[in-house]
Amino acid sequence: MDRQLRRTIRPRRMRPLTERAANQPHRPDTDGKRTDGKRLYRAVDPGQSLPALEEGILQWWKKNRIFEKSLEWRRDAPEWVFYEGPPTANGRPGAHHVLARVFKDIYPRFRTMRGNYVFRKAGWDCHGLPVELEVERQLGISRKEEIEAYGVAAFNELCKSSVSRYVDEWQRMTERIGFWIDLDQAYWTMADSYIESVWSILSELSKKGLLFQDYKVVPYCPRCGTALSSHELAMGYQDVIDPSVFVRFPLLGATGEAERIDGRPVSLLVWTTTPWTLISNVAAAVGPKIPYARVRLGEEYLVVAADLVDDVLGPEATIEEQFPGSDLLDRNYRPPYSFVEPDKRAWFVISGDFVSTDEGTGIVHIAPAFGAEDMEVGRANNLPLVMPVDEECRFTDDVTPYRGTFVKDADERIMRDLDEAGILFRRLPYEHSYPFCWRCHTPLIYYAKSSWYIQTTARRNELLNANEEVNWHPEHLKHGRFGKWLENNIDWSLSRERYWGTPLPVWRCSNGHDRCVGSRAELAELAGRDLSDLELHRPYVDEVTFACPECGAEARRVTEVIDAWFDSGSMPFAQWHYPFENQETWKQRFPADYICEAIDQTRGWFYSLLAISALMTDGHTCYKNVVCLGHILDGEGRKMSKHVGNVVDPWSVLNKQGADALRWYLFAASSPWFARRFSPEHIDEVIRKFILTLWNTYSFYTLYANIDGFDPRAHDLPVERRTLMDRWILSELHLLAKKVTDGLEQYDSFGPSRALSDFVDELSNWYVRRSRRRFWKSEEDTDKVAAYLTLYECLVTLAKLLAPYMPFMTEEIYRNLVGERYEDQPESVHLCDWPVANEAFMDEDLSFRMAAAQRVVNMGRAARMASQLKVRQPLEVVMVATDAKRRVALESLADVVMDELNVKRMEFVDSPAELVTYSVKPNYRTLGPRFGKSMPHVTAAVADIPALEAVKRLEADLPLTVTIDGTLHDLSREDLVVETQQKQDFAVEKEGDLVVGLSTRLTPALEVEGLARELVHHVQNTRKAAGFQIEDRIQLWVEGPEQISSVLEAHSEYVMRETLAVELVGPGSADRNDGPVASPSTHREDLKVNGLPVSLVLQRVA
RNA sequence: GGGCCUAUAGCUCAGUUGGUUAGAGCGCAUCCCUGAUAAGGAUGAGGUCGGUGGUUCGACUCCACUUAGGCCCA
Repeated sequence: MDRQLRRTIRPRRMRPLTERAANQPHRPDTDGKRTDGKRLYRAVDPGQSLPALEEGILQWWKKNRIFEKSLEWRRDAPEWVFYEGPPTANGRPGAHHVLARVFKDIYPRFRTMRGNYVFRKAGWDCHGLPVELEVERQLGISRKEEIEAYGVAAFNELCKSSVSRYVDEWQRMTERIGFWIDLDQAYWTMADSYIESVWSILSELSKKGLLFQDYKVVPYCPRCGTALSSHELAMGYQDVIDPSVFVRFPLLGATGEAERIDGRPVSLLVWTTTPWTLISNVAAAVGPKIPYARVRLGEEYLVVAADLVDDVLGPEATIEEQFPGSDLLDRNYRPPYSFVEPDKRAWFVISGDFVSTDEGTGIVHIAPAFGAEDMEVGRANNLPLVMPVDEECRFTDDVTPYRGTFVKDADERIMRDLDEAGILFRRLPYEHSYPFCWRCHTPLIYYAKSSWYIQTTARRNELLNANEEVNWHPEHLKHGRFGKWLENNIDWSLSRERYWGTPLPVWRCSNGHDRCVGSRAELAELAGRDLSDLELHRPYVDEVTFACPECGAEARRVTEVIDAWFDSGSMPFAQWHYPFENQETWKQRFPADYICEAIDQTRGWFYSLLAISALMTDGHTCYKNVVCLGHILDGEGRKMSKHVGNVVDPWSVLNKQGADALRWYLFAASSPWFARRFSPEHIDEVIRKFILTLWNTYSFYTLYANIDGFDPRAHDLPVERRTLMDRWILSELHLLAKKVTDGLEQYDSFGPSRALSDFVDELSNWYVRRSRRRFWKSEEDTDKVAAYLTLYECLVTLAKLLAPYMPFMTEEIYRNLVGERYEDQPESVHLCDWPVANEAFMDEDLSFRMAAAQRVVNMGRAARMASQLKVRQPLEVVMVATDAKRRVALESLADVVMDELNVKRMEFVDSPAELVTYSVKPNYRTLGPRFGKSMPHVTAAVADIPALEAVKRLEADLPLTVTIDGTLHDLSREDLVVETQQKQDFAVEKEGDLVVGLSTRLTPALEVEGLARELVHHVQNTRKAAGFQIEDRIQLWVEGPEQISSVLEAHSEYVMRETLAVELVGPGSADRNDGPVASPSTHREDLKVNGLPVSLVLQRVA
């Protein structure tokens, strides 16, 4: 080889893959034209950046109004109704918000393709304390007086703009993840029309007698100055350690003097975890049937529940007498405090059903103003309400020593004072979960307040009935968490003493006549003036007054606004401004077929929606199906929250990995109702394992179809005329379509996703890999057409089946393969009818056959592996021992099996024994102790048993009988060790009843053929290294020793065909005048082929 | 204290009405293949299926109890 040539063939390095433009722009509208006029597919870049592709699709959707078209397309189709649960746009959206939003997307997309009209109206939740808090922070204030000083009108204006602050960001996220929802027609719960609908609902409920005002003990946030609803309460429990105290209530005798027995005082022992409420004590409750004991401890008597004597008073206490709680009823005692003079009889023992002996002393301190049960028994026993606490939960001036102190902060001093007064028996720290304000984390105080309620308890059966109409996913919620919640339903605490919310539309006159106003028109009529420009917020509605229709006194609106959950729960009505407008629309779109939120909405939106619709419709649901998602946790399994700072910014994923990957992960990673961990690594995995596999398969098709100028429309090849492999993958495709359809119809995204990823794997790593040669051969025959058509059909159907999951990539695949090519086909995959699974294509027998072939191939590979024989080395025969059914299966796919295993023949044998020999040896561990010195005889006897026969008996679990020293002995399975040896010249794998043996003997002919393959392999690598195109023809020169010459003599045609060589020149040619001419298109490689020195020279043919 | 859910390989998770030898991916180790190649394949190590007891011919699966974690309620 001359030196000049050597210089020219310095191998050109491929550009490292990492240098490929990761953000290469995507140009979906570039069309390729072949010179012969046939239309090409757009070239598919195997290194395509997914986010860039998605951005391109987004623009195309927008430009071509695809979402709008998908709605127009189904305008007259049966409706499938979706309700959007309005997000509170009061903060940045996190990755966990994406979860709910993609689940809100997938089923509407699916239903649209299936043939439904799915109108999707977005919504935003605008009212509520969180918004006020944000504005308070902004203004640097924290008290209601400060808000009033600032001015309610101005304050609410700030609230209004605060709501819209994050809406843009939410909209951007919503669009980017491909959530198709009509953002332009979104409902806003702060809109006057929305508020008016809520008013009309409240007015309806009021007419049904379900709206009432009452004093109730409510969880109250002293900082926010308002009561919390039960669902808000649920959000703020924390485990805390509070002081708990045991306090003496000395019993009084008939004369009012302290009772003494034997000169010793007698006291009730009372336990509480809220020492500050002792100031408001008015009674002590006992269980009338619970046994109590008078116990002597030192120089006093104490009364506690008999069961608790030991726990509370310890072993030194001696029980003096026992009696039922009823004996204590009506006894007077001396209270710990008497700052407030009660207006009714107080400080005596009453009966309480709720008294238990689980903890405490069995005697319960009663302060009606500060406990729900206390309030109840207080009413029942006509107890006074002692309430020495103001709106900020500070003691009033009545309580001289502690006045102005926040009640919980007074605990310590109260306990000290009690101790000094000799009333405190003991104090202990007590760990329990205590509610805190879910927004400001102030400990809540149970506090008697006047508050407005909806009497849901009166309609509990309607709620339960409505729940029966709902399909819950997962199902257990229906009668589990949600059903149980309904059964234990309590009245809906509706009012909030705040500013930014739907004003409670109740006007009250000085004589206490109430009027619940149900519309703007009604209010205008009452007020006798035009109110069409009135904003239905505070302070404007507060300024409207009218003469009470009953008594003529001036009626003013009560000051409260309502729970924001009532707003969002009213959306089935209020989003349409029903009943003032859109009555038909409302009727048509009630109830919803589908809603979806995360589990935290059980007591939130799921409840408020159901409660309002059940009350409004006498017991019917407004949603038929609900998907309830689990929480997203961080990589360590902790809940994502702003406080921990472990919230994943969705944009970090969307910009780097893309929306399809994120969506696929959320749909396919595990059951959506389980909490699951989330980290970017998980997304990378689905990209590698699933998304890129699909992309590569698609890229493979376009690459070869473009080389061949293949047009699926130019061919019509019925399935019966295609190969077994084609019929198999088509069968799998239709089975897949059925599985996906059935799954999505049942709101299961997860099951179908597994089937989809299994299919993509089979398509890529079996069908395409097995069929590669068919695409790549030069003649265009039926076989090749069948392969193209089959792969094309698989890709197009797959794009449709995956469209609801991964709307972007499927759009790209569909557009390139179909949408951009054929005028008569929909332009977008999302405008395609859902694929119908055709039973005629499904062939379970074919699935069985292919599975059998795949199994034999895997076992054959394992056998090769074990005997260190490369797959490139052809072998003579694969022997298979199996049953008749599998034998037929394998015979029909013999070519596949033989090709995969690179063998010349496949043969079948009747018995595994023809492939393996057995030997049976005694197990010394078990037989040794049994036979002792006779073991050599045992060994001899075992050796005499025909091994095959022994194995058959042992496998049937029958004992072997041997004669040892003249006596018969049974040997069990454990007594013998069975070993198998593969027959000489065979590598054998055994799995159950299937045995596969590969002949391992190499003939000279096989060795030469192996070498030929090896040579081809190296030529291919050289082609690739030289940067030749797949279809480039070459001239090939080979230099090497004798063996190479004989390879080229025997297999030149094969080598040329495989390497696309138009000319092959063997060893010695380089010195002759037909040797290669140095040029830029010439490449040389010096290497070892099976240890032989070989030089290759390749030259591209123009 | 009550309700619901979860517990399977080092990690993330499957496991259909109880039925041969409990699977996959990632990671690790060894190797193979490669003109679809940021791939692909094979093999191996790694499991008392949280624990105990029960029902059954047979239990990861059903039942009871129990432990741990999560969520919700009080």
